[in-house]
Formats: sequence, structure tokens, C-alpha cells
Amino acid sequence: MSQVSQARRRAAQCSTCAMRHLCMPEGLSAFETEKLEDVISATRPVRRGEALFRTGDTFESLYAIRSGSIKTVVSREDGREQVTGLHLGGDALGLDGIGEGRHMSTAIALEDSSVCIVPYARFERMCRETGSIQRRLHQMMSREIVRETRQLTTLGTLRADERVARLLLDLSARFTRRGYASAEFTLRMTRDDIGSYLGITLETVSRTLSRFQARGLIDTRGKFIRINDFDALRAI
Amino acid sequence: MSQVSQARRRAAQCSTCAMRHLCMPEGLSAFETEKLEDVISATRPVRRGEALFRTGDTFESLYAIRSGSIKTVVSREDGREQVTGLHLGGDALGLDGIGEGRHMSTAIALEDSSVCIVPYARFERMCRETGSIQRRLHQMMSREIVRETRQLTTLGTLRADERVARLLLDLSARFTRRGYASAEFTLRMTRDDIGSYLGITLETVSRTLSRFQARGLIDTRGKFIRINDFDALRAI
DNA sequence: CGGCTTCTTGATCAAGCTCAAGCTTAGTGG
DNA sequence: CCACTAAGCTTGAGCTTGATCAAGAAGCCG
Repeated sequence: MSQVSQARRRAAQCSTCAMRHLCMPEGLSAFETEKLEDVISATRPVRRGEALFRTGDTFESLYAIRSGSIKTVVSREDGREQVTGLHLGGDALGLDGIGEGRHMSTAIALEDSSVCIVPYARFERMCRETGSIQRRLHQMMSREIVRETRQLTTLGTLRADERVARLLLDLSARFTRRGYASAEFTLRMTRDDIGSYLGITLETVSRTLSRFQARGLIDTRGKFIRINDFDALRAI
Repeated sequence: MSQVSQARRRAAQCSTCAMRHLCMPEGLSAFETEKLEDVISATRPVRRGEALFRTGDTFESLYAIRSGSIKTVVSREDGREQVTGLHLGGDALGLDGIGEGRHMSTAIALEDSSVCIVPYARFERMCRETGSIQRRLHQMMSREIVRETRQLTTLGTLRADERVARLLLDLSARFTRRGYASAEFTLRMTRDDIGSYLGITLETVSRTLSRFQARGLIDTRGKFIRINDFDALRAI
């Protein structure tokens, strides 16, 4: 079997990955779809706790999460660390490396995960050939910018309980979009990661969740969460 | 004079704009440069306090700041507002609109400013034709993502005085890159805007600046700032 | 089962917010 | 060009939110 058709077969498995999503909607020809699948050269497993890439690594590929979930973190010289992103199945990863040719963050799997590898040089060339794929890439990057802007407003204006509520609603919406139950999910991050992502301490996360539970807004047992009252969470 | 050559002449005036920066380095042919200048169709003045675009506006163009400075803000339903970006001469604006075809933030001039208008449809087409311009656009978007990630770490991990110090150093670096004095500049934002950008109150901004001055790190008189001790600011 | 990490909860404390008042600067109209 | 007014800035006092420190409970994995 040729290398190319092997790659194509692997890509075809990639049913939930962002690159697939990237090309599915609004009219790609069969020819275009085929080209896109050629460029998704391989998949790669990432174990829980393992890094997909690290700050400073040479940027070569974008990644799309096939399964699992991955956090991105930025560390400061003094050792303080901040979780800057939380990526689920279908999300793209690595866009921060395009600008300087090196990754500007570290991506760590929150559970055993699998990603599609999209060699950037070939992908960029393909964008030039196929307008609809180019448009997808630009949308993807723009949406990442908007997502971060939204996170900026979370960290800039919200109180602790508002931050936690927004995270829960956010995750719920994202799981829903992926076809999972909207009211029940398992947080893969630790309280520490959640706190870092929200700019609060792990104790405050824990206390806030307890308070939400006491008020009947959610049920929580460790990492498992059930949302009972969406409206009340939105109203916080 | 033909419309095209008029546009070209206007673009040629655009000596400091991002699109020019976008195309200057590493080898564009004269032909490519000419094409780029064709696509920069016009410039537009924006008065202090006036909006270049607003949340919800249909996205049609990117903008590059020719002169002046512009803040981007996001408003929440309850009226709370957050400054999410601070853009100086040469910076691009409007990337957040690509994803959904509508602007996701409001851009307001901090002083009388002027921007280059880059109609996006034509620009995207040109990216497809010219790889070096495409690469520039991708770099620009990626760097915006990295910039926001950095701002996330500011809001997520730093104390108030660290935030103010980082802003001052950041502005200094950006002015330096633009060929201005690195130690002296005039803040165009009000204390309120600065506070919103940094996720603190205007009173805390004012107090922090006063404390820096008392310690001899800076001189400040209203919006004018002189940095006396870069190392001390970095060490905060 | 034992040793680890993670989570919860309590008590205390301080950074930064709020409210308030006076001052300075900049913009406007006579 | 000056006077007036509104916007912006500074500083103080007191209070609140969430951080810190601490200790024990609960999961989780080898």
C-alpha cells in the first residue's frame, strides 16, 4: 500500500477532528476533500499528562483533537503557570506557533488523547490552491481570537462565582455542540487547573462549586458535574 | 486619473500602516507590492471617541492604523465594559470579524486617527495568489493570538502593580519598535480605560502610578509618562 | 493496602474595591 | 482668549472578596 493511500486511510478515521469539520460544510468538491485528506498525514496518541508540544519547540504542524482533551499552559520565568486554553475533540491546536515559527505555549493532555497531525507547510500551500479551505483556516484563527477575547472579559470583569458559572455553561455548550449530553459531563481538569484557567485559586473553585451545589444549581461529585438549573447559573 | 491609480497613490501615503509592514520584509517582488497597494483601497479618518466599527457590524474590511491609536472594547449585556486591546500605528484591526462575518468587538479611537481600509474579500483572494502575503496574514493572526494569550496571563496571575508595570514596559517596547523614544510617551487612554484593560479599578491604577513615582521608578504627569528605572519595573 | 494526589472546609488576613471628596485638566462657548 | 463646566485624576477611609495557611477527608493507582 502506498504511503499516500495509507495517510488517506488514517485521515478517514479522523471522523471528529477539526480538519474534517474544517472541510465538511458548504461545498468542497470530492477532489478538494481528497486533497485535504492527503495533507492530514498521520495521527498521534498523547498520554494523560504528556506534552503534545512545548513552548519553544519548532513549529511544524497544526493539530486537531480526534479524541480526548488538552490544556494549553504558559509558564513564566518565576515558575508561575497559567492555563490559557481548554481544548476538546474537534478543536485545533498550535495556531500560536505560526507567527514566530516556534510554539508559544505548552499543550498537555488532560486524559489519554489522540490528535491529527497537519503539516503546516503543505497545509498552507493547499490553502492557496483551494479557497474554501483557506477560508476555513482564517475562520478558525479568527474564532480563536474571539475565544481568547471572551476569556479576557472573564478574567477582567467577573467575580469568582461568575467565572465558575461561565465555565460550566461554556463546557455544557461545547459538549452539546459535539453531541454529548448538555447537562452532565466530567471535568478532566483538576481544581488547580480550573482555578488557573479562571484566574482564581483552587480553594475558591472548590468552595464555589460547593456553594452551587448547596443552592441546588448543580450536582458535583469529584470531577463529575450535573447542571440542574441553567437559568440560575446564567443569572449569577 | 483612474480609480486604480488614485487608490495606489493613497496607499503609497500609507507609510506606517500594517499592510505596508505586512509586505515590506523578506522579498516581495515589485509586482507583488503593486498588487498589495491596489487592494488597500482607501484611508479613513477616525475622530477621537468615534467608532471605526461596532460589535455586530457586518465585517467587510480589515484596517491598519496609519496614525493614532485605537482601543477595542467588548460590552456585556449588563453594561459592564472591558477594554480588550490597545492598538498603535501599524497594528491591524478587525481580525475578530473574519470568523462570523460580523465584528465581535467595538473599536474606538483614543485620539484623532487614520486607518487604511483593506477590503477583505479582495485581500483574501490576493493571499491565494501570493504566498508571501498569505504568510504575512497568517503571522499577523497568530501573533494576535499570542498577544491575547499574554494578556490572559497578565489578568490571570499578576498583582495590580505587576500589571501596571507590564503595561508600561509593553508600551515602551512597542513605541521603541516604532522608532519613538522608549522611556517617554503619552498614554492616550484614561485611567479608567487602563484599569479596564488590566482588570483593576481606575483608583488602583492611579495609586499604583503614584507609588511608582514616589519610588522614583517613573515620572508621571497626567497622561505623560517617563520611565526612569526599567530594571526595577521588570523586577516588580 | 498504603502512599500519593486531589479535594474540601475552616480561620485569618490583605489586596484591591467602593464610596466620597477635593483637585486638575481639557474642551466649549461667549 | 478667558471663564466655565465637565471630564478625568488623586487620595483617603472603610469594607469585601478572595488569597493564604492549615488540616483532614476522599479518591486513585501501583
